[in-house]
Order: sequence, then structure tokens, then C-alpha cells
Amino acid sequence: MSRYKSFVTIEKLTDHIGETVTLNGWVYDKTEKGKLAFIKLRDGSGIVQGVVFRPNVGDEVFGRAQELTQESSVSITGTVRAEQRAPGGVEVDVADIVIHQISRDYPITPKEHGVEFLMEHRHLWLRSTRQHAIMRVRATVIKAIRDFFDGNGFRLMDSPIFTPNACEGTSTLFETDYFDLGKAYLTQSGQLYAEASAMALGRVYTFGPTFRAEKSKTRRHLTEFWMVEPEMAYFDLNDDMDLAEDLVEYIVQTVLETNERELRALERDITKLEKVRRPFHRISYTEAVDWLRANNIKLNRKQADGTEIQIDFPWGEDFGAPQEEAIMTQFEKPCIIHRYPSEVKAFYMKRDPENPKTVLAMDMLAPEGAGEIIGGSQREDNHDALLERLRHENLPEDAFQWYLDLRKFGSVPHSGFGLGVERTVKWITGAEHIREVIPFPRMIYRIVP
RNA sequence: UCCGCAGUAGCUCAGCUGGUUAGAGCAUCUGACUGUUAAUCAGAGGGUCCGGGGUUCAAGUCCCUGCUGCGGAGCCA
Repeated sequence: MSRYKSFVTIEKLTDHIGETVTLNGWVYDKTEKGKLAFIKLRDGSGIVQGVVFRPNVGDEVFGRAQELTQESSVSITGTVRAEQRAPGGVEVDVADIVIHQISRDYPITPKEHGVEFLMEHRHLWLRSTRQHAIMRVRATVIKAIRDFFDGNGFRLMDSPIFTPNACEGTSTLFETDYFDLGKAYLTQSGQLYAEASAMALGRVYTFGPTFRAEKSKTRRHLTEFWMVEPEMAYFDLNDDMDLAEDLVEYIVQTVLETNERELRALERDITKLEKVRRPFHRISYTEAVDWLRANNIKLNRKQADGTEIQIDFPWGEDFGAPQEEAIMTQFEKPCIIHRYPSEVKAFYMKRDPENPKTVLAMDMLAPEGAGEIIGGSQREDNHDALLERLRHENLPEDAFQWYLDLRKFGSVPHSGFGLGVERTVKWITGAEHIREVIPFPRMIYRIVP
């Protein structure tokens, strides 16, 4: 028995059939039928129906049941009974009711609402069954990630959130004043620091929030999201891809084991998740381009006069969402696309010795239209090659001195990747929009609540 | 930043070619009911038609403009 407060939760009610318990929670819904009142109570762990029968409890307790409104806080004492008709298999025959607070005019009714309205009430929306289920899956995903790395010889090495410069040089970052040192930026990736950490501890991962100031208005983007980034000394691209597959398989299978009830509440097609077993698909960028051309998937290209034309997909162009979606229609499992053209990828990625026009990069795309969940690469470990790439991208050499140092003092082949937590949870839960899978989403036009 | 869509009751929406006092379902409140699961039945209350300007005898409806939100592109996890 723990020293801190503990009481019976709805989640565990099947262990208490026949016993009298007190449940502490909130009224999810109530309906009355003459001398009968049905109170659906939620307590954060689940929902159970309490049955109040006037002749059994007397007028006073029944009057309290009648007084209850949606989301009123209440403690209910009663006997747990197995009940076939109940969704969770049990019901509570109520003997006593203690009202803590009566809620008035709760805005979210058990009816349809638009997304805009629900987002305005995100602080309350989290109480609804669907959001509750998503948040529990999210918690599992995060725990699975940490268990996976902690159990495989990795050490957690947090990266700073304030950074002096853009990590990849290209993205738009959030800017802030930093005392007398000028501007600081909110990190878009902990990777460069993870590389330094990997040279110190071998296998590391960073796990934290990440910020992008791009004005992305899609259901795949947030301005603030969580990313886990493993970085491994002495790993090449193939090792990197093997690790990424193992991680994703572990996450999905752990959710299947842990959150069956939640996935059912979300009406997720579990058979699709059961298929997420190694090996995943792997194709090179060049093979993917060949496939696009063979299947006549065109690229919309804007011309100087503003009109759009459709052209055959040119080798060297980066894939957009339409191309990625088309490629994934052939697969039921995630697919890794590797060896992209160097021009479309970040400066720190290592050139493919077998084809210097490409880099040893890889992206993992999830099926069912979920899109990119992982981006990674083998890193450039040669000092001069990295310096040349820095200069080519016009990045400030001074700011990257410490990063270049890693190639001067015991440089080794190393690799890593970043996995987007929200993208992964969106895929696993089948959520329509990424804003549903983080408790308080930050998007370009929303910072409240 | 670009392209498209939307804003009418607490919520989700309808409102045709501009024409009487702006409608429905749900929610709320009152009453009935011992098995409800989005209960049902009877009744009641509830409106700055996003803001501003214009056209017209007449504007929720047409025009201009602003605001807010949504989706997509680009960028990426």
C-alpha cells in the first residue's frame, strides 16, 4: 500500500465485484426515468454507470441525484455489480451521493461540435472519452520510447532549447532577446548537441519540445511539438534504419498490448496496427522517383507567369505530401526512403560514397496517409567535407566551431534520427488532426488555452 | 506568403431568384415515466444573421472592405 492517497478507480472496478466502493469523479452524463436515475461517472481512469433507484435510496439521496448536472464533481458510494448491458461490464448500485460542486452550463454537450468550438474549450475537451483515450495512448507512446532506449544501452542527454543559431540553417525559428548576447532562438532540433553527446556517451537520445516558426497550416503541423532524437557513435545508415524499424515496431506493439480499450474507443482498425512488424519496406529515393514516373504521378510546377503546369517528376526534387502519399498507397507497413539528393537535404548529412549526388539520409513514412514520422541520416564525419558544406550553405562558421571540433578530435562514423511524437500518435490513434494528440496544441493562429 | 472555403439561437446547421413576424434538430428549463446508453413524450424560454460602408421601396441574401476561423501548398517531425 502506498503512503499517498489511494482509492478505487473505475479502471479497476472488475476486481471489486460485490464490494461496496466509493468513487470520486465527475458526472459525464445523466438521464432520469421516473424513480430511476442513471449517472455516468468518470474519474480519469474510465467511465461507469451508477444506478440510483428512489425506493432504495430514499428521497434525500435521490434528490441529490436529480440535482446533478454534467461535469459536477461528486463522490458516489455503492455496490459493484456485473452487468452484461454495460459497456465496461460493471455497474454500481448507488447507495449514497456526496456533491462537491454543481457545474452550471457546461459548454460541451454530448452532441456534435465543430473543431473550432472544441479548440476554444480545449481545457474541457480533454475530459471527453475520445480525447481521454488519445492522451492515454500518447502517454504509452512516450513511455515506450523511453523504455526502448533505456533498455538498449542509450542514455538520455537533454539538449538546450535556447540556441544561438539555426541548426539546419534553413527553417524559420522563433527569436527572442538573450541578455547582452544578442538574439537566441528556440531549438528546431537537438541533433547537433546529440552528436556531441554521442561522442561522450556512445549511444544517447534527446527528448524534448521543438519549435518551428513556419506558417504551416495543415493537419500535420504544430509550432511546438515533441521529438525524440537518438544519436549513435559507430552506426552507419543501415544500422540507423534497423534501429528506426525496431523502435517503431516496439512503440506500436506496446500500444496494442497496453491500450486495447482506448483503441476500441477510438474505433481504430487494430488489424492495420498488427501488421506493423519488421521488416518494413525500404526503397531508395531513385527507386521512388522511378515508381512515380512509372505510375504517372506528376509534379505541379509553378511557372514565372504564375500558371501551374504538370511535369514528370524530376530526379533531384524533394517529395511533397502528394508524392509521399502516392508512394505509400502500395504499402500497409511503414516504408523507409533512403539516399536522397544532397541538394534537398541538410548540410550535415554524409555523402553516399557510391553516388556523391546523394546523401546517406532516410525518412520513414507511415501508412494510411499518416506521412513522415522519422527523418534521419548518417552524419558527415570528415572535417573538411563538413566545412565545405557549411560554406556552401553560407552558414556562420564561428557558430559551428564546436560542431567542427567533433570531427577533429576522434571523429567516427555516426548516425541518428528524429521521431515526431505527435505524428506517431496521430498515426496510431487515427486522429484526423495533429492538434488532437497534444494536450494544448500551439498553432499559428492559436495559443489559448 | 499564396490558393480555396466559411462566419445565422448555447451547439450543429437550413434559409431558393432580395419580399410578411428568421427556422429545424440538439442543449437548457418545467412536467410524465423502473433499464436509459445521442432515451421518449408534452410544454416553455432563447437571435447585434461576424464588424463597417454601399446599392435598393425592401438586404441574412447583392457589392466593397475589414476581422476571425478552417483546409491545402510550400517548409518539415
